[in-house]
Amino acid sequence: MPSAKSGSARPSPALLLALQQAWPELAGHDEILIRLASLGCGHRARQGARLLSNGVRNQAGGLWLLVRGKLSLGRQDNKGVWRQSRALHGGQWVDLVTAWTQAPFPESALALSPVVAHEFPALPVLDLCRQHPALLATLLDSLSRSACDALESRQALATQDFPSRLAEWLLHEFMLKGQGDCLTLSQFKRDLAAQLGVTPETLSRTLRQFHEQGLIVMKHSQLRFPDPARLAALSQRPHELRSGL
Amino acid sequence: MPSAKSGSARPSPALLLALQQAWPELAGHDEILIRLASLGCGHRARQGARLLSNGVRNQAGGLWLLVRGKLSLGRQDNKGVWRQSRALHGGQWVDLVTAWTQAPFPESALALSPVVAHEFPALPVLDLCRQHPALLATLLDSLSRSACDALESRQALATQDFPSRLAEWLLHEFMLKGQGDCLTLSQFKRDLAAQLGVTPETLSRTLRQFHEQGLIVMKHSQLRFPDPARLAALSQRPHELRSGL
DNA sequence: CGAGCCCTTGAATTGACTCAATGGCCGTGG
DNA sequence: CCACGGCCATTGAGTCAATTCAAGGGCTCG
Repeated sequence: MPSAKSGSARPSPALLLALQQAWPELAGHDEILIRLASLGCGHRARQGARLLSNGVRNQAGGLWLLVRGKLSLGRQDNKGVWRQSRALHGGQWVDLVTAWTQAPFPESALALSPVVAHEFPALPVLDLCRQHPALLATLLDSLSRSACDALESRQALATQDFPSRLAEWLLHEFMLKGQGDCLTLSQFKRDLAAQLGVTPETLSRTLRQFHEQGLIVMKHSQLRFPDPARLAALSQRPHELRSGL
Repeated sequence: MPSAKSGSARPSPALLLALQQAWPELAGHDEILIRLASLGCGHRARQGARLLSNGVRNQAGGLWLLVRGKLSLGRQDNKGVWRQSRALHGGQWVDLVTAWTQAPFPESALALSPVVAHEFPALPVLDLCRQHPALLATLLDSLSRSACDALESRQALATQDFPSRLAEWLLHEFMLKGQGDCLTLSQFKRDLAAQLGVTPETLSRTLRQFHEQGLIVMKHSQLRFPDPARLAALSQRPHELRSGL
């Protein structure tokens, strides 16, 4: 039950900042961002609260932007256990999708910390899009990207074994967030495992295998990649177990 | 290597029909459809040809509509075997996504029959969207829907066992295409299995289990559902094997 | 009639899971 | 300062769902 604040004439700097982070493509277009930020209303939620509920149609849903705090996207499985599919922090879109379609959003959002989110109503955003092609292009880009990501990860889940998927994820994450030759995991391994669709035990064992084969060097949540090429090969080809090498 | 025909002033009836099927939401708006249909160009491809290749960026890609023929969407796994993720027929969108983003389309399209497709270039479509809110709304709806579908199926793959997924798929398909109390499978079971992320053997065995438990009646590719409620329960809860019931 | 394809069935294998126990890290409070 | 509890991560042993491999049934078409 998040509380709502009505929209104000002068948008908050925090909201503007979050928008800039979420849509860096609109860097030059401050006017669009400011007009966007004056739409809709903010929501606050306590730690542990639900922002969206999968399946439930919140009528007249809009675009949800996470302004501050941490969110876990996922759903409860049939035993009631929370299964995270990814984690979000401030400056990322929570949901660009429910605004445009009747289809129920397939995931829920759980607040991992006190959270400030902003909801942009669909129709005014649509109007703004018609006036500003750059905004429309950015929106389409974001939507398409999320569709691609979901397809990609669905495909990977269906056809690749876990070592391959993990290798791929590690390299991808390293490209995005790596510092020098070192990658620091920003979440619990438990959550990473859920994201990749396995149990924490399996993740742990597979990381150890990689370590034993000299593919990674692991110290707590710090990872190094001495041999990215071999890791990349592994993400293509299924993982034949060559423990003695 | 599909051959291209340049766009003509008078759009072909087949193209218009396909557009109407793909976007039934635009039923009343013949003007939009006609203007849309006058954009872009048609492509023909022989059976066995590739229309899109995953990963490869076809520069300036547009929106691809399947006008006539059958397409298999999927990709080759690491052994070179084709793994279909879904099948398309005339009047369905092949790709609404690559036009808007740099992200590579995660799947390829393989022609299962001689195929006629139409490519709508991104920029003119964008212009048309700005003039016609209904078109924009429809486009956003389709994009959002495909993102939702992909997320949903990714989630199902990660968390539900196969009997649950199959039960859910059967019921869903029955809602969409069922005639009376009977559903006719429109594709090879082999392909259905691939779509659901299992081998044909597993699909066959699971269908037999359902049959033995009185959940379905199966005669070749004709299915009947004597007890939809129990099937629905199964799609929620994991499948405890009660063979003698 | 035989070849080819799709589907089914069985037996053996395996990748990932569950369950249970242990090890490390940290904050709290005696 | 150390003892304790709590939480996350790791490890091992046993289990199970789904796969692979191999063989056969049924259908269609030349």
